[in-house]
Amino acid sequence: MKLIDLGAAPDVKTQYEEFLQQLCDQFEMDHAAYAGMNPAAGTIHGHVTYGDEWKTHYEQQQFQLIDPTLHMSQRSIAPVDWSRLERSKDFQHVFQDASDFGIGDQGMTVPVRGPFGDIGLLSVTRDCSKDEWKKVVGNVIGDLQSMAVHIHDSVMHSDELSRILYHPSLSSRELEILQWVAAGKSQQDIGDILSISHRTVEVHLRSSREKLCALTTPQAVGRAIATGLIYPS
Amino acid sequence: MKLIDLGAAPDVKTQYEEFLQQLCDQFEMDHAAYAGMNPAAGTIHGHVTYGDEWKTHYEQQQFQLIDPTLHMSQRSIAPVDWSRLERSKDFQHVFQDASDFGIGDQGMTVPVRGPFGDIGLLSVTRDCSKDEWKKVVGNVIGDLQSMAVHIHDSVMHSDELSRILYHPSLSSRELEILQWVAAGKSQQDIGDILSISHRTVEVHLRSSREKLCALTTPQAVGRAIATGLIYPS
DNA sequence: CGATCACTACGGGAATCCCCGAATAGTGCT
DNA sequence: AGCACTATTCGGGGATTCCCGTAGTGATCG
Repeated sequence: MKLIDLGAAPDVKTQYEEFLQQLCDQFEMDHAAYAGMNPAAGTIHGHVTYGDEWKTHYEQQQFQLIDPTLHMSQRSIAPVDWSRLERSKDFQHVFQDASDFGIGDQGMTVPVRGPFGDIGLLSVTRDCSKDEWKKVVGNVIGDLQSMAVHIHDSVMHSDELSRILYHPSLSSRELEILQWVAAGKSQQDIGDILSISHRTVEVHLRSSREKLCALTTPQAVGRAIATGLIYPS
Repeated sequence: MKLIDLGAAPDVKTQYEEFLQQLCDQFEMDHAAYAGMNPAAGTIHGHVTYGDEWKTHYEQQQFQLIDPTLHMSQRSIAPVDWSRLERSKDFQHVFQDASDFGIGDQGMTVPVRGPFGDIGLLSVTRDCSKDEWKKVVGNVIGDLQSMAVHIHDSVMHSDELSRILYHPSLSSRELEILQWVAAGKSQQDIGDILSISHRTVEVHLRSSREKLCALTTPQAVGRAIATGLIYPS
């Protein structure tokens, strides 16, 4: 299995899409799509082999907000076969439109996560019967997993600089206290743990809120976790 | 962190270790090991095919604190080949001892992450030459990736708290209110927005906290964002 | 059909958090 | 040295959140 060095590509965007196209050819898929979310930098990388019509329609309809394949795979560890998705209203909406644009309904999404809360989703589709799909997928599931990891690794490393630059600089004390807050401790508890006044704890918390541009502590914790500054517990 | 002793459930323990053993046989490896950490549930799961001598020595020496294979792969997206690890003092220490216990120095660790900050590390080793190792790994890297995902998925879903967190059932009102809280609104604000009493808002929040096993609202928001129930804003 | 449970809704009062002001110590720049 | 800036520490008091009790509605079940 050959892997293209995605980082060394002169035209990165084209290179990614060529990579996805080769992936389709190799694994007998109609289309492939990658969506990478980096909450730290507030960026989303998207690369697809779909036609421009579907891309435009998808964007105009804001399907990324309701797309069940994205929702479900964001919460899953294992790959998500689209046939197992709940037949919700959103599902009908997106898949009906996709079908109108000639996109087959057999597909799956492989989620990959990095250490900073970043998520990569590699989706592949093929227009065929259920039995044929099962057979094809069974043969390439492992390679797909590797491909997903490889793409996400590349994208995240190419975006590493922006991530670092975007990171707010919370002091060690602020991070320490925010981590305890996320762990469910009260300000008094934290003061006892760190052997300082609960008033001081509150000052650090206020400072953290300001740096994260958050109005409340829950919002600050949410942002800190989304950006990988602290870990959920 | 509580250490879950899967030995308490003989069938489960046997199941996982048998699985790892089969994995070794199938992929021509000497040993396989899985370590899974769920910071949310505060639990660690471990399964290995190593002999009892090495297991005991590893635990007594507290190698999990300095093991470079764990350290490096916790920060990586892609699999980490042990040959690329920095030759630090800790590396010498652990690998010298491992060698004394008859464990080959060719190996790699595949990291897998879930949406809740949980990490699974699947390591495999084989006593052979570098060239032979490269050849073997090249053939099975994709399948190893799938195996790692499969094990981590199984383990995380078998853990009670993890199961609760992975399959939360917040009511629509609870989600709605939690989303507003994550957006930095106060209970009074939310009450005004939804045209209900701020007391009622608090009840839904309390209910959300209970369902997410969170002690405080910031913790609940952190978990909800980490699980993708709501979105950071 | 009665019992039970989940969801939604409200209020009183205690506990906690948050805004204000204030002080000290370290760091970097002029 | 003087100045500006940040990190860290603390207390008072108002604002907010949290715990307890109560209650109506609808769904499920024996």
